[in-house]
Amino acid sequence: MSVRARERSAEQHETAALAAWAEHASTVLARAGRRGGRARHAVIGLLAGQECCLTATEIFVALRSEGRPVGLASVYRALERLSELRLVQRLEFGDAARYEPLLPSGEHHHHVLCGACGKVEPFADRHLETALGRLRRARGYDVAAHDVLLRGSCAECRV
Amino acid sequence: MSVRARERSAEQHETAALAAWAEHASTVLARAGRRGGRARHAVIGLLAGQECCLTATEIFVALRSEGRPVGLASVYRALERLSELRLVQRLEFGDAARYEPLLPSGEHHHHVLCGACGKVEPFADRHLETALGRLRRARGYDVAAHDVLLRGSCAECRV
DNA sequence: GTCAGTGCAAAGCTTTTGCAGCGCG
DNA sequence: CGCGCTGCAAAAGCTTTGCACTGAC
Repeated sequence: MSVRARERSAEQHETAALAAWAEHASTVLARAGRRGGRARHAVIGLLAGQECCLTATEIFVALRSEGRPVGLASVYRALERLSELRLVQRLEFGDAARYEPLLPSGEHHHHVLCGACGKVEPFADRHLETALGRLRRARGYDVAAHDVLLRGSCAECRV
Repeated sequence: MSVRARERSAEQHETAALAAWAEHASTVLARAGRRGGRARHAVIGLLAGQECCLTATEIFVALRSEGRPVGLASVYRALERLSELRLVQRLEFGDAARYEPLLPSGEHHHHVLCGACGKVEPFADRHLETALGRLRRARGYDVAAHDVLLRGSCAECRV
């Protein structure tokens, strides 16, 4: 299998996982006694089509431009509910918080941020996960999650 | 050497490094054509006595209660200047940004955050640094720095 | 019918900026 | 004695909250 084919396969796997996530999210919400709602449904739909994290404003603008008239406050409220139920991961870097689907499989990635253009991209690394896995009891804490952010300059900005 | 003695030794090493950092900071600032100023001097003095990161407001309150009448805006401006010259590290988690001295030796630590009480503590791990060191070219980026945050519950909150 | 969800507007926070005066070099 | 530094107050984001209304179950 070529590198390109392997990447394509990984992308398809990702897409399928996200579709499953949207369904999973609806189920968990219903089980938590939450009613369906236009805005929250729209947010879930948008996140399920997204490779990486988005800010609340980006979500708001994207939905508006798709012709879904949601309020910014509703986007924040939807993201808050989804975070509470561990359906989305809230990331804090830069000026605004970013949100992305949290897959029930535990499968996850971390992020690289370009200091010049502000672009954020995902990456995954097995060795890093192994090292993080050994830190479950660091400092006497019960470690439930970890965030890693690499800062640098992307290929385009470096030219 | 006992574990306790080794910890004490590490603390002394840390304290010495921070005293050296304060001096280093003054030198770098002077070399950059910056004049001395009451507020910035106070911020440097406070950070040099600090084990881990503080928010701008925490620094502001601490200095005021020490009888050093600084303005909050000056604290932010001092931290901005120090960040620009890579003398302090700005960390973004929780609601407010946190700042801590950036040692010229490159020696550094990461953080564990207790989701229940909001406490932040430093930790260092050799295996983690090794794994991060291998990611200097991740995704085609020139990686200049990395932040790691572990989230969990501390020993006291877990009881 | 009840009560969660929604949109808008207003409020709350952290952080930045404008401005006049101070004081370091 | 110029210009960087400072404090205060005002402004500028991002995020949350109050409120009346809508609509899902």
